[in-house]
Amino acid sequence: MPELPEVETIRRGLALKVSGRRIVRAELRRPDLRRPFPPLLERRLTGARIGALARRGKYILLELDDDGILLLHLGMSGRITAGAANGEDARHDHVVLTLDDGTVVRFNDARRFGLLDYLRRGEEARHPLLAGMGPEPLEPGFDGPYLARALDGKMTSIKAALLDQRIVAGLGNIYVCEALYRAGLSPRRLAGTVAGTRAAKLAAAIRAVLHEAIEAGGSSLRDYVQADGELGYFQHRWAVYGREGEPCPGCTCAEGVRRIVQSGRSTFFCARRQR
DNA sequence: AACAAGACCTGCATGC
DNA sequence: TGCATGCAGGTCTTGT
Repeated sequence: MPELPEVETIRRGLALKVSGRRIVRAELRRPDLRRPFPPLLERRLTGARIGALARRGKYILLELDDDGILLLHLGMSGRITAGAANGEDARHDHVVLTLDDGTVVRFNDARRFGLLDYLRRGEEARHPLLAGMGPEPLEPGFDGPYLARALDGKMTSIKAALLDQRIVAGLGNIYVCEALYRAGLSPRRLAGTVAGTRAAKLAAAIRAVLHEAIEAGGSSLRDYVQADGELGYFQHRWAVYGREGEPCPGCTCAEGVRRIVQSGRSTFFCARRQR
């Protein structure tokens, strides 16, 4: 899935096509994704006018004119397309919205790790999926001192800590690997030892890699396209992710990028440049 | 309480 | 060709 840059890219692309439009038809083609759809979702969506689109971490919040909010998460393989047919296997088009200008919005998710929920405006802070989520890394306030405080005393690895959405919202496996590489920190380092200058450097690296990825339209993976079907291209700029055995940029060590498994997930790093 | 491991799903690449 | 295995952007639940 899409991590923060991909979700942000989708949010922007989708907003251009759906903001201000009315939903004339809502089809739920199965009863659930990762969890059951909320009750009456089909009825709540039908006839609603779509307002602004917001993002919190990896969630998209689609505001509706009846004071409702449609909450979307893409899981690992979720795609949202608006307009032409998405070229995907229609078996996995689980939710299809038709808008008043004829635009068709499809939520396609082969693995079904995604989710949809419905909440009332003002409930965001109390919603179980959103409450407790850490700060937005691109907002003011996400800096070295915050990160050092959040990591203080943590006995898990810095890799695992950064994947924890309560510490910082929106990072996933790719951008955690890339940020740790840029900050020169080993993914195996104890989270609690990241403080002071190290924390400041890490916070800056997280912000920089996310900014650059958003600029590039995200990273295109097997299951990801932007709302208009275009491909992002940040994957060409990955320094370590998916590059096992290759030299990292500007590094002369013979070993190259290593892959290890941490809490069941691949971590890519350079043992020489990351300590 | 904090942490690690397992579970949830499908599709694809690889190797025999 | 067919089959088994391992791997994939996430996070929720279970067990220690």
